[in-house]
Amino acid sequence: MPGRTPEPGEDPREIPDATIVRLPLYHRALMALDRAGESTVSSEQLASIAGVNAAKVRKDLSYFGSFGTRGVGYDVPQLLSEVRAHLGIQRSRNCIVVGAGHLGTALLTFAGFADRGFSVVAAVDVDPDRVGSRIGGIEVGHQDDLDRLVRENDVVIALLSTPPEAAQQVADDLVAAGVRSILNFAPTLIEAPEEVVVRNVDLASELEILAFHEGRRDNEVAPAS
Amino acid sequence: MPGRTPEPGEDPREIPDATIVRLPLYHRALMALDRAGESTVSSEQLASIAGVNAAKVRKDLSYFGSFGTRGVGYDVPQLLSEVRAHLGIQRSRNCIVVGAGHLGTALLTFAGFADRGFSVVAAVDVDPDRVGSRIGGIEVGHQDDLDRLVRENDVVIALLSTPPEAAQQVADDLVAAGVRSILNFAPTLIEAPEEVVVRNVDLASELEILAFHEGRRDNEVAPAS
DNA sequence: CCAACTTTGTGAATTCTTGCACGAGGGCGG
DNA sequence: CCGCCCTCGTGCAAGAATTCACAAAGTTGG
Repeated sequence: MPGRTPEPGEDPREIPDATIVRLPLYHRALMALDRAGESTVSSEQLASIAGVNAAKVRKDLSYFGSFGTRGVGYDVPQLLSEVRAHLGIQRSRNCIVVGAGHLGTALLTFAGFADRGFSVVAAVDVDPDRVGSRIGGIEVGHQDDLDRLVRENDVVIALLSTPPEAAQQVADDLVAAGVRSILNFAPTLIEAPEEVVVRNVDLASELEILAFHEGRRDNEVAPAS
Repeated sequence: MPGRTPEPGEDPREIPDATIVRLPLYHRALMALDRAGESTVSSEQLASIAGVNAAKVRKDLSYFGSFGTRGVGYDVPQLLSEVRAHLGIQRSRNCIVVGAGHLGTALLTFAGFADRGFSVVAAVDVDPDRVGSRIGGIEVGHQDDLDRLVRENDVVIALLSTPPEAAQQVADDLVAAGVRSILNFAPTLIEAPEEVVVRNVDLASELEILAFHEGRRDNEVAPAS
């Protein structure tokens, strides 16, 4: 979906999109194993922790070389570091939260980002009641300071949690400020230049997908008259 | 991923997974068109609003029959109703929020669910400070009342926003109470019987996927020593 | 040092998804 | 009423992703 440029000789080993979305699962699983003091893990174990199957794990990991030892499995710290390297999170990446409503607040106070290689360093909003307040240790700036905050803090990723009406304008501002990746929580399509990667998280859409499966169980789908 | 039972003659028209995840996009787009008073829409227009291509739109919609008129396009209200029917949200579905932290609060106050066919009717937490408070018009109950709240309110979908350590236990309780779909925000795998559909939204994972693409631009990936 | 055992890495087969390209059908202007 | 034009619906081919299944490679116990 994020139109990869299909350069002919781009990289020795081209990692498929489907694999990329699974890397975070492996990352999570490996962190848990490492914390538990496990020094090696087999593809079978890793698969069961990540919730996928073993063949897929091996194929996925094979895209960045051979790191397993046959008969034993993978070295946990080494594989962890390898996965981190490929995810580009060896050093932490700075993020900004745009829109400090309830969702923005949740994002600002979410404890789980630091471990995973992200650091929320700034936030902005337009509401005067929110601007100036501190949420999760971050002072909420005004929307107008977005450009400055992005540049001063070396922000590369934005978490966009504004109402949908404001999303496109905010996205444009973010791109102009130099942000290169946007995680969009607003339930609307946002346009951005090709080199900016946008991912969408639409909570209502997720629920609808669940509802689809519910519907399948309830009954035969009753088509609209 | 939610292992569809591959029954031989299960249903007249089997809708592919890839299509299912796009239905919510069409739903969103059609609601916008309907609100704007558009009475018809072509696959081309719909595609551009939803952010996909026209051929895909036509193929996707064709899975539930022929509703377009050649030369004109699709009738917006009719198609909207058709999409709703297939998504199983003709009548609203009741949801419970489990874990009323910042994220749970965001979910409880999120305005966008009602339109899309969902109604959050209950919430629970374990923290005595939160139990009894009202958030977004819902009174937060105690975790121990989960079973009762689910049954009394005819809840079929749960939004799981507890810390990861508690997630599996909560999921078990939800399943025991009769919940059939879980949207899991906790960054951990949760196990559930096959007939219960679980979808995962891991915010850190989403960021990691963005970081992957960042990394690709920064430089050549530097493999771990 | 050898044999038995374990687990990786990967070709090949299969299944799923996408996208093209075009025929079929329906509206609309003349 | 006829012919042109537009857009759907879909067969087919190309491309991805998944899964299988097995040889290769390393470990461990005797």
